[in-house]
Amino acid sequence: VSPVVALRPGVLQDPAVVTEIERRMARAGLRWTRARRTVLESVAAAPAPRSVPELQEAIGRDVPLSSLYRVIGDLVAARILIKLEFAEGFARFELDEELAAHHHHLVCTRCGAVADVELHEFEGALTDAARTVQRRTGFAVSMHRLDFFGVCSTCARD
Amino acid sequence: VSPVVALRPGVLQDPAVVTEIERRMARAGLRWTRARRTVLESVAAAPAPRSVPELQEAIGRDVPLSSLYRVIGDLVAARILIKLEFAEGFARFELDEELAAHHHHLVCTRCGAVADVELHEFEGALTDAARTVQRRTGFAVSMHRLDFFGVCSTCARD
DNA sequence: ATATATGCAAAACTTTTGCATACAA
DNA sequence: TTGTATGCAAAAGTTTTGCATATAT
Repeated sequence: VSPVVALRPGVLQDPAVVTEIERRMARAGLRWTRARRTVLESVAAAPAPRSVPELQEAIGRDVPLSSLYRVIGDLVAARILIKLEFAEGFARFELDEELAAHHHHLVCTRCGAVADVELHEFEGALTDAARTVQRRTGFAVSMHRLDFFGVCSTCARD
Repeated sequence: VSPVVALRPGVLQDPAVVTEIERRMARAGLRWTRARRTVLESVAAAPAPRSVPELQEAIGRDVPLSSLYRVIGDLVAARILIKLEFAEGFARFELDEELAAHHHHLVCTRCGAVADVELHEFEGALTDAARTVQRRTGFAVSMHRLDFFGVCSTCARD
């Protein structure tokens, strides 16, 4: 899929975001290392959730696989990254929504690519839905995820 | 999570559903075997998506692991089951939405349980959102998924 | 100086596959 | 009867972990 909507291209240039990341690192007792900075920059630069092999490819052998997994795990635990799965058999990772922007995913069932979209005009309805769930079932909703599946424009052309 | 909403408890008792399943089996060139019937009944009886270990547990050693995976794979390919992942590191499976009913998921971040909910009153908004995506990005949406994350009522009690 | 992070190698877990046999149509 | 499905064993892919060394604070 072509990156339909690139979300906050330079989040890591935004001092407020960097400050909040540092706050979360500190709260989790994590040190600010080269490997963590590299991984974070790589995830933040991507227009859509990244898989471990994709990050490995982007980063190079600087960060070996096991360290990559460990770094990612730490960043997820610190609530800086979020782990996603799209029934591909492996996980993808993106910046936590409070650090980036709330958005949804377009998953192409033909080529497997994942892109991001923002749908501001529907967030109200989604919030209402969450409240309804909570009232009706007692389940305390803290966040939601809306993904669309279909065929991306690139695949449709062929 | 307590099964918040049990969807069509006896789908496999509904002759129309059974007929449609048989149609899809035939279309995919699949034979009606004991293993497939067993797996299908087990998935259909569950109030929420099931993992392979859960199915193994429910079914017993009648169907060995490799066959279980193969049966599930065949049923997914025949569009009778759908494969889902909730960032748990493994897949879950449920009846295809055309065979059951369109619904959404409640994922407890405390205990990991998954429950189903129907939200009829919001389907219109979701359909509108899908149309908006399509118009704005060229991505041809064929289905959507809405999951809620939070704490189930059981976990909240403790 | 000291506790945390990394790198390497080995392992764990989920899922897939090759091949001989059993079974559905 | 004939091709498909199953069972077993082995393998592949993804992710985790033990332990010695390197590094951030």
